[in-house]
Amino acid sequence: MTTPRRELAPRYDAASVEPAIYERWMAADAFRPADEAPAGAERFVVIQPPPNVTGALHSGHALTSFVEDVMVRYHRMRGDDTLFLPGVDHASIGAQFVLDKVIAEEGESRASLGRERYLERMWRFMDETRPVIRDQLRRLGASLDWSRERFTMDEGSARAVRRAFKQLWDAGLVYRGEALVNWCPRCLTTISDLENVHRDETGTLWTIRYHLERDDGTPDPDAWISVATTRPETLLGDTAVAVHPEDERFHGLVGRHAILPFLGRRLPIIADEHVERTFGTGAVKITPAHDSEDYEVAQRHDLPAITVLDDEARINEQGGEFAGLDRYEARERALERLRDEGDVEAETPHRMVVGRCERCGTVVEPRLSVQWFIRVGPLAERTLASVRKGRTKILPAHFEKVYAHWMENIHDWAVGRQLWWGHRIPAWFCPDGHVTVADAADGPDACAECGRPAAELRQETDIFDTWFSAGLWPFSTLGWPDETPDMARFYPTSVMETGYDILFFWVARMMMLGLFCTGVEPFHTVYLHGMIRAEGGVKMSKTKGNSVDPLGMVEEIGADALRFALISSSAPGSDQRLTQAKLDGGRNFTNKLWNAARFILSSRPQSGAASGEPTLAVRWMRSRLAEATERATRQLDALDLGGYAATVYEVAWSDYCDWFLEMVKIDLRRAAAGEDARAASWVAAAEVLGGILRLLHPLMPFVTEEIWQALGEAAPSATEGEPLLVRAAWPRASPRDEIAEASFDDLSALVRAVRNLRTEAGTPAGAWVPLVVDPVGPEAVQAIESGAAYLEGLARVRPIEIRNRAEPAQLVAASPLGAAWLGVDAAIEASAVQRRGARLEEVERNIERLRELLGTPSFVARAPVAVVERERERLADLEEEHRQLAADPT
RNA sequence: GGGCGAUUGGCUCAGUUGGUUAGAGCGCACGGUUCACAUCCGUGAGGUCACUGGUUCGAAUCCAGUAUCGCCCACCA
Repeated sequence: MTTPRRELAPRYDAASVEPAIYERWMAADAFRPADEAPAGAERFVVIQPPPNVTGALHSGHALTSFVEDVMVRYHRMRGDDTLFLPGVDHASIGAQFVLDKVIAEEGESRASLGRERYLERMWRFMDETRPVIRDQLRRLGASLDWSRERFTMDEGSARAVRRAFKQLWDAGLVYRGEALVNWCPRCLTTISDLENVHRDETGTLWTIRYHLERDDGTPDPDAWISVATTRPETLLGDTAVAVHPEDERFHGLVGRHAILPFLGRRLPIIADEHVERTFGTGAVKITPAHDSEDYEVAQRHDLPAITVLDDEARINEQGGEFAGLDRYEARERALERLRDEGDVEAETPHRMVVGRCERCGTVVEPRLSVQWFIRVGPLAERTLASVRKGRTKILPAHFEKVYAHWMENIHDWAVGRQLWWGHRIPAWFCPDGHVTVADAADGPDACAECGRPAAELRQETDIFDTWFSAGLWPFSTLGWPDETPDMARFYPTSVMETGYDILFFWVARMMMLGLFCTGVEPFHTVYLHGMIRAEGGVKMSKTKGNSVDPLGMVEEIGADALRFALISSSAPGSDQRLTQAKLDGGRNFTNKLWNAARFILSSRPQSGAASGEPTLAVRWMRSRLAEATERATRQLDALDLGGYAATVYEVAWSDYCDWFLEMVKIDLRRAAAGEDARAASWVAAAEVLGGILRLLHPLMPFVTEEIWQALGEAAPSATEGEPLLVRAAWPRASPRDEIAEASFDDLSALVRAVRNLRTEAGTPAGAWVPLVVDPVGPEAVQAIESGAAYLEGLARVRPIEIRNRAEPAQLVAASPLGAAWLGVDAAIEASAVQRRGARLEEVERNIERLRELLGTPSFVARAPVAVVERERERLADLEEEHRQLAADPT
């Protein structure tokens, strides 16, 4: 044996070590699946949810990539045919929002650049931001196959988009029609219902008089119908006034007309069920072009819809004297005029729901326009069946209900966006109004209906909603629509991991489009992680300044520490608070591991053939490792990552460091054992460390890899000659050693009892004190004798005397091996005696309770035998403890 | 207006298909220069599991209701 060449630095330096390790993994091509799937291997495929190309990663992204990476690394170690595919999303509206701000600083704007130059600028911007994200993901440790990196705006995605749309068109699931859509007057585009976020706000409810029409067609100054509205400016687009059919207050009015202020339009007074009699005045102004509810009323009553607002929400030429005014200016102006006329009856503060653009916060304007729609009904039904039949599982399961409810009430999807950055809709109009949808890269040859040549066709200028290309992500990334080898080998994928906040935005669309395009569910499991909140439970946001920058944390405490902090307190679907204490916990654990490894590497015996019977410490530790392996495996298979983190934390810190290493130190110093035995203990300790590193690797890849390499040089058997941990095999659980565990449990209980006594007696921590144990039986004598060295070292007692208690001992503690007391003449502290008395009382209470329970016929008769048996044993143990504590020593 | 989730020691959270003595980390108290680690070690205090009722031999766990908080969905102008 030789001394290890590599020594671990006194302190783990994440910032300098981690990038180098990632490089090593990349150099070894460790994240790329083998050219061919290993025979008989299971498949595990995760397509990374593509972060927005323009954004920096936040803690949500960090959590996503950690959760995925833990799963992926585990399956890779299992030998599964594993793929973890990276990519970014072009985020059309989001990217334009960001770029607009960037170019504004350069004195430019969308208008000043024009579509073509704007898009060029966008591509350049992408080139700047993409490497940032790539680098950040590497710093987080995400083991992505970079050779397969994709982008939702690359040519592969473009082809998939065209093909998918063409297929939907051919299947009759695409239509173009006029409808009221959500319009953002600032972003100048349609947005989806989901991007229109509703909030309670306090506005004003105005009651306004519409004068009734007299026989001569003029407004009657003395007769009116009062309507309540929160948006007076929209009255310019009114085409009716509605009341409830059974509202007798208005009986004489239905069928008559009111005269619209300012414009003098005749408004029929109609009866419609949707009017709430108790709200406002019971009469509603109907503005079909600017209110979705009114639009439906208009449909029922065949009323015209008059658009009075332009793209930027200014009053258009339909607005008479108000034309050109912003909607809010127009509101004020109209109200002023109405007040002058005495036609504003009331204005009261009013709680109402306001829809705002998720991106920019502008109040969304319902707007009548011609749009592309996807008929999602049939698609939604199929995905409902998938989830109901369990072909796709959603974690946590209660989101399946949420998903189903949404799917059952889904509206057709307006997929067109009036933006520039994105996939242009592959539809062409011919001068005769025919529409041709084509999936060829260079468009159709001719009009599909009349055969006019391509040169006469004009392509739609609208682009697709970002979520359309994102909806194709699980298979467009694998080569669809071509039948590529990757498509055959990796599709359908395994787990789709993302935040529950985009269940509808994204997951639902992947499900619908995946089933439609490929005929199968794109993944078998949807794992929804929760949101990360700041210390007080509030949402993290940059503006509040309470967000944790994951890359900053990585720089400070290392990716592993951050991974541990986030994963250990994550459960699917539930939010977590990221606190400094958790981050410290992660850092401390990394440090602990590092130091345990340093100890192993520095404590190697210089000689010895490593042979002989394993010591109790070794046997026990191996058994603990076996148990942890079995449990961690089960937890990872069940996607219980928090549980897995707890398991490995406990075995590494509590079992390995706190108990095992302390015992191994004793083994390594025990001269009597001989050199070979000492060497054997050390090798065993190194091997167990190797096992722990394997278990920990998916969670903390960097620090474990770094230790692994040093460990491999010092103890090849610990790494089985595998130079890279990332490639090592996931451990198989060996059988437990029940005997060793039981012996250890007895011994450690005695150690604890003695430590307890020492503290109570106020024995100086470093002092060696005599111990006397009154054994419970011959086996106990045996156990104490064989464990004497451990007992001495762990409890710092010497000498140890085993004999029956002959004299009164106040400072006595019970243990499975027998009553123990310290041979100290030191004054017995009153508190210690009190403590023992309290324990004694507790024991007596429990004995009484158990006797009663076991004396209850219904319990003995109806409870399972095992439960009854366990209670009997528990009672016996308590009785023994009672005997030890209370025994009269005469 | 519907729906969902949460409520466990000071804080953050675990708690497997109900099994009797509810765990962990942090914090706290006390003691520690034991040759891996003070980013550490040892010992300890601290909880009638939000409330009420029910089912059961047995409930933090299952059922019903109540309260508080949070989230999602929804067309009362």
